[in-house]
Amino acid sequence: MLPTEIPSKKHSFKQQQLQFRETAILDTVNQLLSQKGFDLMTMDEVAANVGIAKASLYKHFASKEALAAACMTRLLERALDTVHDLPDTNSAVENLRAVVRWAVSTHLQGTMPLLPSTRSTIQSALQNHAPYMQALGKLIEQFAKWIHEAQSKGELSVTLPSEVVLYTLFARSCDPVADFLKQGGAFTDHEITELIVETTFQGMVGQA
Amino acid sequence: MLPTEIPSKKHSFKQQQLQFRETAILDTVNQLLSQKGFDLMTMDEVAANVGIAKASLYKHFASKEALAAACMTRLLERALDTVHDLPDTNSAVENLRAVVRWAVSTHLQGTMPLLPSTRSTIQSALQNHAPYMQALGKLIEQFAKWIHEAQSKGELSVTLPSEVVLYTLFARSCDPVADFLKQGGAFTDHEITELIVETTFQGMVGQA
DNA sequence: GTCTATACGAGGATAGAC
DNA sequence: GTCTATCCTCGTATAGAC
Repeated sequence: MLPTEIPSKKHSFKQQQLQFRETAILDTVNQLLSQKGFDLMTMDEVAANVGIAKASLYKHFASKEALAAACMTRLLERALDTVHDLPDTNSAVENLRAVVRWAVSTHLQGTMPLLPSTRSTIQSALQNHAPYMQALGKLIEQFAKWIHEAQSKGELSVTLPSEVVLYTLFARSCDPVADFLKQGGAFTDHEITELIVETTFQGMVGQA
Repeated sequence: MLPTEIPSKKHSFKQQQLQFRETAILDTVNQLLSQKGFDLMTMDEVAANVGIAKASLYKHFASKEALAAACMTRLLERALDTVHDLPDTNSAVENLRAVVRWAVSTHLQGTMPLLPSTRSTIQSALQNHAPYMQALGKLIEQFAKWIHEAQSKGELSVTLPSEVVLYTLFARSCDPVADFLKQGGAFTDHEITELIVETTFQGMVGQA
C-alpha cells in the first residue's frame, strides 16, 4: 500500500525546509560554541537566537550533547574540505601552515567552536559520536602524512615526535593568544593570524 | 579597655588554625581549578574535598568568585617567588624559558589553575580583585623587561611585537598540548615540559 | 565558626495542545 | 513539528541552632 496523501514534490520541499532549519540551528550553535564554549552555552539561548521554541530544538536534536556533536562534525567536514582544496603545488609544510592559518582565522571570525579540551563535558559525547570520530580520523591521517613528508624533507624538526606536531596544530586553532591580541585592538585579524602561524612554526627566537 | 578573656597566646593559636584551614581550602581549590576549571568546579565539591560543610566555606570566602580570586592571587605570588629565585647568571631568554618550564611542569602536576581564558565567568571578578591585578602587574613588568632585553641582544626575534611574546608565555602555561601528550602516556612529565618549551621558543621547524 | 536544613534561581528536558 | 507550560535536578548562597 503506497501512501496517497503526500505527493513526492511536497515531501521534498518539506525535507528542504527541515534541512534549512537545521542549518540555521547549527550556525547559531557554532557561533555560541565559539563565544562561550559548551558548558556556558544554554539551550534557551540557542532557541532564542534561532528564533524558535526550546522544545522544537529537541525535535531536531536529542540533547545538548548531540547538538554540539553535530556542530563539531560539520566543522571537521569543513576542515576536510579546506584540506582537499589546497593547491597541489604546495609543499607538505606549506599545507600544514595553511591549515593553521585557516583555523586561526576561523577562530578570529568567531566561528571556531572550542576544540574539546580535556576539561569540558562534551569530550566523552564526541568520542561516542561515530561521524565525528570518523571525520577526525581522516583529518589526522592526512596530517600525519604531511608531517612525515615534511620531516623527511627537513622542513620540520626531525627530533620532534609527530604527536607533538599533531597536537600543536589542533591546539593553535583555539590558541587564547589570538583572543588576547584581538582584545588589545592593535592588530588586524590578518596580522594576528600571521603572527601565530609564524611563532608556531618558527618559534619566538626566530631564525638565527 | 583591653580584652581580658583571650590571652594573646591562645589568640595567636586560633589565628594559626584559621590560616591553616584557609590554606587547606586554597589547596583543594587549586587542584579542582586545574582539573575542571572555574565553571565546572562546584562549592559542594570543594567542601567535600576539604572535609568541611559548605556553609563553613562561606565563612572564609564570600563567594565562589572570591575563592577563585584568592587562589589565583596565590598562584601569581608563587610565580613571583619563582621569578625572584632565578639565578643572576641567567640571560634574559633563559629566564623566560625557566618561567615557561615552571608553568608547564606545574600544569602537568595538576596544580595549575586554568588561566582566565576569554571564555570563563571569572574573568571580570579577577579584574576587580586588586591583589590579583597588582601581582599580575608586577609579573608583566618583569616579563616585559626580559623580553626587551632578549630582543635587544638578538636572543628573541625582533620582528615579534612584545605583546605576542607576553601572551604566548601565559598561553603556554595552560597549553592543552601538555594534557594530550600526558594522556597519550608515551612521555614523562619532564619530557613533555622540554618539548613544549622547545617548540615555544624554537618552533616546530627547528634550527636551519 | 562549625554544622544541618533550606531557599532560590538556572538550565536541561518533557507533556500535551494545536 | 511548533508552541506554552511545567518538571526536576543541581548549584550558589543563607538561616539558624550549637
